[in-house]
Amino acid sequence: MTDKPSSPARVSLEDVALRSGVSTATVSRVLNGSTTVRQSRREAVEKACEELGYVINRAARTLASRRSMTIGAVVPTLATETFSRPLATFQQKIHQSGYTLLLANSNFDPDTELKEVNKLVEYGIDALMLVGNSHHPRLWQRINQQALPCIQTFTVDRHYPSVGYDNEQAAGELAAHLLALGHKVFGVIVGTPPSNDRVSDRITGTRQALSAVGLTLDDANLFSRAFTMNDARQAMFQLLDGPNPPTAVICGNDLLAFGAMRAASERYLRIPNDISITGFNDYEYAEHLEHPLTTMRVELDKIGARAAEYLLAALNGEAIQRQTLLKPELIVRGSTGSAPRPSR
Amino acid sequence: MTDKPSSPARVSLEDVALRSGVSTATVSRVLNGSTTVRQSRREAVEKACEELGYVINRAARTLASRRSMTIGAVVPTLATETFSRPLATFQQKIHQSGYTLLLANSNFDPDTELKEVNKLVEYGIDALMLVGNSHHPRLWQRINQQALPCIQTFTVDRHYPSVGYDNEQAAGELAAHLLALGHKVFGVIVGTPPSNDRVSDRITGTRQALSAVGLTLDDANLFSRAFTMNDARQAMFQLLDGPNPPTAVICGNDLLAFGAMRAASERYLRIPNDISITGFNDYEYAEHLEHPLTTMRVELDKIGARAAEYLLAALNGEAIQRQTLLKPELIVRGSTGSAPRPSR
DNA sequence: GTGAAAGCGCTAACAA
DNA sequence: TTGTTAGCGCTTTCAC
Repeated sequence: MTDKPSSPARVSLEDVALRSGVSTATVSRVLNGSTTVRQSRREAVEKACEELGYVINRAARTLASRRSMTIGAVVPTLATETFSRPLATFQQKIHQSGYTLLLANSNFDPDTELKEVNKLVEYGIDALMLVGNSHHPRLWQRINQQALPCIQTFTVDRHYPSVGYDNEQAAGELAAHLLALGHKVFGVIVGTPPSNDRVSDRITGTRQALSAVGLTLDDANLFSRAFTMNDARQAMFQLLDGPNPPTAVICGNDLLAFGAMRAASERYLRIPNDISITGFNDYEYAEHLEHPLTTMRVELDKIGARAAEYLLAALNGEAIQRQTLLKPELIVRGSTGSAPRPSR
Repeated sequence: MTDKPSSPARVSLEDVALRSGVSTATVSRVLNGSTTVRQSRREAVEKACEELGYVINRAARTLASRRSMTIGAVVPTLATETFSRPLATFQQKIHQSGYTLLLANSNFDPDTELKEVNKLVEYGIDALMLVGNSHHPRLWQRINQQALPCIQTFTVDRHYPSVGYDNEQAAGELAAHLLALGHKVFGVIVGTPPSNDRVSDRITGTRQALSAVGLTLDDANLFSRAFTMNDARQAMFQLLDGPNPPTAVICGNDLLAFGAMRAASERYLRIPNDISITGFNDYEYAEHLEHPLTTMRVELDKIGARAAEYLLAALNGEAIQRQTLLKPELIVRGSTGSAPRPSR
């Protein structure tokens, strides 16, 4: 309809130069903290910036300098501590080195992940953080084409830089704990498609531990689309109503375990007398639940810190170890106990 | 040390033009979905893009078009559903209109908030979402200087666009519920400095409800720096050990209420017989806690949706209502009950 | 130390 | 329908 109410033409670097009586080159030098500018001029420039309310235009800077000073990260979701916590650390670390975080979600979908990475590349990110090692086939192609420093988190990968732990081994430890308690029938509730590398590794680890003692995991006892607490609760009901109700249920994270425990309680099952349930990650509330949760403690902050460390080193051309292996710790609490007598 | 291993000069729009035998203008038209390009040329351009692995340079586009197609948001933290949930909706909505979210955290600090907003402006955001209405004095100055469409969330504000609810009234309702149950001594555990507008409104609301019946809130019973579950737990211990132990404790959100309940249980207090505890927001797990939580349900998704709606309309120059008032709903569950007899 | 000037890769008149 | 061309606001040689 009408014209914008005289939006006062945005202040540019040239305006600052004019006002402070120096060249644009000198203003640029001051802005970038060059030490070769005479004190008096520096102050004049700073004064002019202040008076004019100057805000640098990063698009122009990025275009001219061919560095954006941003780092991209694509995580499945922020709706869980699993990713929000390491990301907070990551963000803080890169911030200290003057970088800004550009964040995107994949929703556990490789196609979406690829799209988001492409977008981040469009924005000119200088480096990239990913989760897991199972991506769209064209993802690494793009990253390599752009010669983009990149690290994968929550995984170990022989080919590409990574920081994480061995999901297979972690799952094995958890299964071993339950097997030692005499459990024979297992259930699994996880929150990502089995195509997901971390989850499939965990399932493999569980299966291996079982088969080592002559047991198997019934496919009917494997639920893999539970994201919320309530999803897990419903999955648990299905397990309990299924053909082969388990006495031990392994959940993908502590929130899912919380939901599973609720379902068990609603069915008047006693924890851990009638049923044992395990989580993963050791969220803050895990020890405070009605039935304190047996879980694997993962150093979430360290994942974020190490990822940042690696990328910053890579950006500076410093040599740094490409793979970092963390070791989760089994925390045994009240949600697991001896298998019930095979009464009925 | 050594040169970068021949990073293959980034493919530019000009490369695409050369390869497909058209001008850069035509390539740009194709990229921007102009309908005035002959089909054959369009296809040639698309083919060339594909073959060359072309990725647009958004810095250049932003500089030339003077629109970044990004929208900024500054929230206190992502570590709580309170902000991560509306943000997810917000993100989704603006995405549908072709905008990208640029996200920043303020950590509840106005200075940090101002810094982050400045940075977002540097990135050339086309619009901005904020939380609350108590900001650094220079914040609105900057926003207005840039003529930036902006909306405040979780608050109602007569002067600026906003979407939220009346914190004072919500707190009043909660207090009224507890007063009706006969409680006389109150405690408050919140997670933001009292300088915070939402929190101070809530405290005001609580105090008003109390004074209306001749009661007061003991300053010693007000804790305002509890962010994590454990913080709330410690705060609760202090309340219980303090000079004026409350029979009703009002918590800033459901997580804090969870922590407070734990502390009460650890002191062998029965909920709600010995002590009543309330939350805020009605997180998914609130009804599933050992003591199902009495809380205020807030339409978190709607906050994000409406914020997006407003900004998109503003960007299109459409007229749209500037203020939106939501109405939280009191959800009464098992964590609150009649005040204990004044026995001891 | 400082300035002049040539781009960075794209969009948007304007002309054809 | 398409091409030419002049910037967008900054950084960065290269002289001085």
